[in-house]
Formats: sequence, C-alpha cells, structure tokens
Amino acid sequence: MHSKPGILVSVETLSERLISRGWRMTSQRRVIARVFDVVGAEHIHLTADDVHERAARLLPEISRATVYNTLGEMVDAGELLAVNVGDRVMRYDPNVYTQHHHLVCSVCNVIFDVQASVLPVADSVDVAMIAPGFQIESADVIFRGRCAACR
Amino acid sequence: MHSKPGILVSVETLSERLISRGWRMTSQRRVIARVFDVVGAEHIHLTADDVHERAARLLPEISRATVYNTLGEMVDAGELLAVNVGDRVMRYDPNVYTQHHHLVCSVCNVIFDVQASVLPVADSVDVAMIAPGFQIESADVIFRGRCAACR
DNA sequence: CTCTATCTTAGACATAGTCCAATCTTGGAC
DNA sequence: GTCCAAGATTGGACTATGTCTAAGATAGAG
Repeated sequence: MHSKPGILVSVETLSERLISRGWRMTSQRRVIARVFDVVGAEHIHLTADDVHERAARLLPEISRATVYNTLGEMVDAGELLAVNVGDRVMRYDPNVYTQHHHLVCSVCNVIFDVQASVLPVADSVDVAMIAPGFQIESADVIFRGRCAACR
Repeated sequence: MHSKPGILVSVETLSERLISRGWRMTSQRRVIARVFDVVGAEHIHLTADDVHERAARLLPEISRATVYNTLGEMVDAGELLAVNVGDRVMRYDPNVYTQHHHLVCSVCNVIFDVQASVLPVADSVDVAMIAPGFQIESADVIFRGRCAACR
C-alpha cells in the first residue's frame, strides 16, 4: 500500500481515487470500489457480507478474505469509515467528506446520516477529574428512536 | 420475571433490588449481582466473560448461558446498561442512575464514564428532510482519544 | 412437604471476523 | 513483448462472542 490516510484525492469515483493513490489495481479491488460507486455516498452502511454479495455478482469467485482485507485498507486510506452502531457488525460508510452522525431505528435498524446542530463537547472539568491527561480526538454520536414506518 | 423495566427500586445493592423486584433468587443470580455490588457503579464496563469469570470464583459451576440470560434480564429490568463502544463485545454498565457518556482510549481501550456539558441535539430540520417522522428517543456518545498513560 | 413454574445447564449451533501458507497477478524494467 | 519480484488473493481452519434447546434441578407458594 503506497497511499497514506488523509491525503485527499479529489476524483469522482472511488475506483479512480484508488488509482490516484497508487494502489495496484486488481479485478477484486475494481469490483469492490464499484459497489460503492454505484450506491452513492449518503446513508450507505454496508456490512462486509453486503459488499461481498454485491461484489460477487460482478466477480463470482471473489473471496471473503479479500473483501475484509480491502475494506480494511480502504478504511486505513480514509476512503471509507468503519461504523458500528451497537450491534456486533462493522459497517462501511463511504461518506467521508462530510462530518455526520447516525440515526438508527431500533425496530428496523435502518441507518441515516445526520448533521448534528450541536456537537457534543465533553465537560473538560469532568474529564480532568475522571481521566487526567486524556486527549479527546473525536466523538461518535448515535441517535436512536423509531422511524416513521416503525411507529 | 415479574419486574418491569423502569420501576425504580431504591435499595443499596443490586442483590437487594432484585429481591425487591420479586425475582426468584438463586445462587447464580446472587453471585452475578454480587460481582456488580463489589465493584461499585462508576467506570465499570464488564463483558459477559468478565462477569462469568468473577462469578465463577464464587460459584465455580455457573454456566455461561446463565450469565448471558441473567445479564439480559438485568438489562431488561433497567438494572444494567448494555454498552457497545464499537468493538464486537457487549459490556455491562451498572451506572444506570446518572446519565453519562463514554470516553474510550483507542490504545488501551480503558473506558471512563463522563458527563457531557452539551448534550447532542440532532438538527431537526435535517432529520425532517432526511428521515421524516423519525422520533429520536436517545443519543449515545462515545468520545475517543488517548489516555494519559498511552500518550 | 409438595408441586410446578421458573431457572440452570451442557453443548450444539450461529455469526462475524482473523490468520496463514500456497498460489496467482500486476506493472515496472528491459 | 517477456520476465519477475512485490504484493494481492485464496480456501479453509481457527477464534471470539453470543444464541438456542431440551433435559434436569430448584425456589418458594400454598
């Protein structure tokens, strides 16, 4: 892997960005990138098995191990976000250019990307008391409730 | 199970609260409650296997299934919080009486309870656009960073 | 003390993900 | 175009966490 995380490559598709990053292109990586290119960027939270299933429709012999490897590399490169909304499954979110949080329906588990109008700020006095020297780098917020269809 | 979630029983120990709730008391439930009674309430986030290991020191023949069943029932009763900080493991948090969020060290994975001075509020206009009719009921916040020891 | 609804158990099963050694492929050198 | 080494892919074994089931044990009401 030649690319470094955080180097923003502003090209339209994920496939093209991987090339710009100097990735060796294989048919496996092409179909995985394609899976994300066809669905767009917002409100997409695919599990590794979702990605494998869709990739296998284009390249039937692709293995689960490759899907896991490649998704991990894409996360390291900053092209995907690994999101976990509280179940045991990691989900891969291509919406890496706009800061957002997640809205999860506790009935049907649909996940939406949302802006948060107030960013959470940990109480610095409390943090200093509880965990002196702790440096906060990010905050993940999961809003839970019921979507219109499940009410 | 006779108790209902949300019925606050203000007794000192978890063991006593379970009795107040009308739970049939068994040696298994006593030792599981004891595990939480001895560690206190704040900054405690035990996995099911942590609980099993500690319970087994008091009652060696206790089974994993019973630990899982009992933890689930305690969560349903509102005596424990099931917390997941993004890995595949559920953790059980006895701090159910004070609203708090979690501070997680990305190196050593230590978890602290923290107050958040600004509660996150989803942008209602955005929610109305993105997910019309969605009713938000709660928000989980995970602050990530590095603790003093890991910096 | 009896009896039954409830609880506990071992172990099979499910799910999500990791790891490894063998094999194959890409893409630069020529 | 051909070569070839670094890097990518593979199947399958393995791990970790949690769920399920049917058989047996037990708390506690009466």
